[in-house]
Parts: sequence; C-alpha cells; structure tokens
Amino acid sequence: MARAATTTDVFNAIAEPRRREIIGLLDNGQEWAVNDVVVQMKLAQPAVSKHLGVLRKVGVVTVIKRGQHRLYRLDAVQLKQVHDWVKTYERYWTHQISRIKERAEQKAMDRIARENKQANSKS
Amino acid sequence: MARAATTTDVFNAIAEPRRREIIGLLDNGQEWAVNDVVVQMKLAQPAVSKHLGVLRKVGVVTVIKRGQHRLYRLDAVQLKQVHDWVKTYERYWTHQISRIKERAEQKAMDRIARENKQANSKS
DNA sequence: GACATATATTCCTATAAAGGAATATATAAA
DNA sequence: TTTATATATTCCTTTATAGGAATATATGTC
Repeated sequence: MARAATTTDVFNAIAEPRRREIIGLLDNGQEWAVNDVVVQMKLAQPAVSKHLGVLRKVGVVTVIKRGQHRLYRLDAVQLKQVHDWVKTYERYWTHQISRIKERAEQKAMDRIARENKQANSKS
Repeated sequence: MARAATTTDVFNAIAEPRRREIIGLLDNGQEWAVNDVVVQMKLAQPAVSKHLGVLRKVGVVTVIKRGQHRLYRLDAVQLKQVHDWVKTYERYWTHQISRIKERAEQKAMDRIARENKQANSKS
C-alpha cells in the first residue's frame, strides 16, 4: 500500500513544510490572492495553487472569487483535531509535577498496564 | 520532487494513522515488545517493526534490548514541536475572548497586514 | 548442535506525491 | 475583439512510501 493521500486528513496535509508555511502566512486574518502567496513563498504559481488546493480540501482554508482573483482565508479551526490529539501527551514535557506526583502517576500507569495485560490475555 | 521522507520530521511520522495508534498504545508508561504491539494492532510483525523504526528515527520512541526482545518506550517529548506549532492557532477555536477583544485583535491584524504589504512592495 | 522464538531487513508491487512545463480557463483591459 | 492577467489543470518525472512475502539475524531452549 502506498502512503495515504494528503487530502484525506489534516495530519497529512500539514506534514508538508511548505503548507505549514502557507498556513503561517495566512494567519494574519487577511484574504490572500494566490499571487500574494507566490511572491512570499519562493515557489511557482502552479505549485502554490496545488498546495492551496490540498489545504482547501481538508478545510484549513476557504476561497472566495473576486474578479479574476481567488481569495484564500485561513480557517484554522480544522487544526483543532491536531491540537486535541497532541495535547494528550502534554504531560510528557510539562515538568510542573513534583517527583512524588510523577512516581504516583507512574504507579497508576503501571497498574493500568497490568490490568490491560490481564484483560488482553483473557480475550 | 516526491513527498518528504517520513523519517525527516515528526510531522511526517505522525501523518500515518497507524503510527498515531501505536503512539497511543505506548502511552501507558510501559515498555512494549514488538509482538505486544503486533497483537494489539491488527498488523503483521514486519509492518509493525517498520512503523516502530520510523518512530524511533524521529525520536518519538526509544528501544532497549532485553534478551531476544526489543522493548519500545514512548518518548513523547518529541511531539512538543507539533504542539508548539499548532498552539499558535489555538485562538481560532477558543471563544473565550469577547467581541470587543475580537474586533481589537482583528484591527491589529489588519494593521500588521498593511505594514507587511508596504514592506513587501518596497522589496 | 538442533530447533524455536523474536525481530529486523530485503525485495516486490501499487500508489501517491511535489514540482516543472505546458496548457486551459476565466476575467479584466484596451 | 484582441490582449493581458490570474489561477487552475494536465502531463511528466523522480521519489517515497505501506504492506506482503520471504529471508536474515539474534537469542533462548532442549
């Protein structure tokens, strides 16, 4: 099997660094014509159109037509699912918990792990 | 040019749903032998070894050898860069700010946008 | 040493991508 | 209507998968 399509979900869409860069550009609350993005990124117009197309398909940007221009706007709410997923692991780099709490947490996790192991061996 | 390698950065590594699933499994603070993962995921052993290999290369998991087993452990600190990036856009789905603040923020963004436009047209 | 178990690696196939070049399409302008 | 501008789409090439099958490697057991 090949890799999943970039248009299947947001995780795939933001895996490409240039698309993250585009998202960063659009994060000024303004509408961006394709050519504005082309000028900022050092990238050819077709490439930019394609990247914007991917971002549109996963819903991270929206488009409206105005004259001959197509104006893209960031709709970053779609990034919430990424945030929600990664937030689960926040405790791994948040060191605000004391050693004692850490050890208690570790013990609790050990217990859960044992229970899971039991449950799995039963099935 | 083809897509960037999954081993180049964490964003690419977590673009694959099964790898996110594996990360979820290892999030119990325990060491996991490859076969434990194979049993949980409905996936063949070579496939699991490969996914774990990708995660190891980007630093999301660590390995130690014990006997004939290789024990994998989550080192989720590497996910912090994803969290940091996506956190930038948190305000898009956090509605705790008042209408007035929103409008003020929008105005500020408009101003920044204008300044950028000036700066760009100069160069 | 012979065999079993755990894991990684190699080879294969199908698929998807990223960007470049060329082209199509739509709208504005003269 | 002809021409210019803005953008999307198609075709092409190179590259990187993801998983399956087979094999290699390391360790444990008898």
